[in-house]
Amino acid sequence: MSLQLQNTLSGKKELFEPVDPEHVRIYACGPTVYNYAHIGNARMAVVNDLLVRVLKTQFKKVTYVSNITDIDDKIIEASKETGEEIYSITSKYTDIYNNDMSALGVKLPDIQPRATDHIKEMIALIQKLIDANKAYEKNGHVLFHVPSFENYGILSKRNRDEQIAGSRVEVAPFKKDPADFVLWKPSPSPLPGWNSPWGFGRPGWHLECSVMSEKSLGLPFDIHSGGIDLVFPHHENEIAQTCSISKHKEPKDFATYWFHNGFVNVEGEKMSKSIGNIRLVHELNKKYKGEVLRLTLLSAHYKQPLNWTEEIIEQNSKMLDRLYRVLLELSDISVKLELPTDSIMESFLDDLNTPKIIAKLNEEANSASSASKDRKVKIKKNLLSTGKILGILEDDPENWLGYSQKSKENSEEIERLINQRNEARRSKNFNLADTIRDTLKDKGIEIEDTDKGTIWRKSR
RNA sequence: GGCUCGGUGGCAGAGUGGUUAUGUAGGGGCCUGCAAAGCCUUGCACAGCGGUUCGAUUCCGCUCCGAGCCUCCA
Repeated sequence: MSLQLQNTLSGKKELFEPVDPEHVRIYACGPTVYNYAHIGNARMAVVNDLLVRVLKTQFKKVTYVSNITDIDDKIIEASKETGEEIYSITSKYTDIYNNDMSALGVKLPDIQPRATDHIKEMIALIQKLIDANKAYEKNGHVLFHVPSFENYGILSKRNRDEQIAGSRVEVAPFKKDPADFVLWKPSPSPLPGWNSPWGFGRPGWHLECSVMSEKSLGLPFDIHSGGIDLVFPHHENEIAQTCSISKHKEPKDFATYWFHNGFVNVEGEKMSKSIGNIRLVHELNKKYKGEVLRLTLLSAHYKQPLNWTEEIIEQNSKMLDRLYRVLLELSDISVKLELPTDSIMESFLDDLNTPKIIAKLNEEANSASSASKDRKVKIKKNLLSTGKILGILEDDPENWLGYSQKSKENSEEIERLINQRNEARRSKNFNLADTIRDTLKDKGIEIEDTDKGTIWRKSR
């Protein structure tokens, strides 16, 4: 049983064999920090977090690097709009990003490099590209000359002759070839910039990931990942930069596996500013528990598009509640966590088939109530160990379901009403009893008559 | 125009050359004074048309529909 991953490079599911079996290395292209992260950013973060967790079940040492891009035209624009200093914007949104992802159970990467800490290395790479005749300077810009790299298009499977040049973006007049992309561009005052052999300026997009991945992991490393939209042009251009000056001519000499997650749509439409349907994690976190959002993000296979709707959040929320109820039922059973059963591990290792894992989790849960003691131990172990990799079921079931709110709520008042209701029930005054139930319900308190007496929980 | 990926029950979503995916919602029932939770039970789902096959939702072809990308994007 070993890990298989869909490799964008080959378009096929491949057996995962690390370059160094003692040390798995993975780089995920992280966010540009100029705004709150949206649910699409979160999907990438959660999927890669899951991938790292799964890798850790198979390999002793895993190093996960995910960068912060903190110099970019979008940041400059945000600064112009708000009047806020660039550095203040980037440090603020870096923190917000990390906090918001943390709420989704995403662990910090082992290394989180920042672009602005690597300007020197970027300049050095540009110089090497110029020296190798792969890039040229024009009007204060340095451009990568795409026709000079024969493998261009190999990842995105694009034949340049068949594409419509500049179909969506105007071609700058100083480009030798319409596909040439910027490595360095001038930064007229007061824009942020650095001194370079080509004048005061700033790096183009793509460069930071070439530099930081090599610096933090060495080449070749195992997995280079990101959202599906990064395949072209971002990853293609990274490959061009990295693979045209070293002995690493092929993308697999840069990273062996190229791993991409699908898009998130919102209520059937593409998320976009113009439609105004961007779902920010920061806002979602206020409304839903992190595990609910995380499970919803994992409810479809990572490669598939995910249609983000209120309805699926609700469905996943109910599913989690039920799983927690099963755990509550099993709360007097103590277990020692191990890896999930082979059947579940197989699904993890089969290109992270999370929907199938979730189905198996539910099947386990289904058999809980009528199971023998031994079986219950196994069920609980399996639920918790699977949850641990998925990043769910890590809360205390009582707390999750709202039973242990005594210190936070006005419990004396609640207890008084419950006693009053029980009095009414004893005297068969069911009208009064039901009125009290409704009163409590209005306060968000659900009461349940059990054989151990009446208990209550906060229902929202 | 080019490239890529899809179309599965009300919704979400795996999977398979012949057997119940799973969840959620709905129907019926048990339990309950009423609830909640739980339990039992239930639904002619595989876009269309051809082909291969003893047999196709699964393989092949075509058609229709949808999504993404073609230098802003996760």
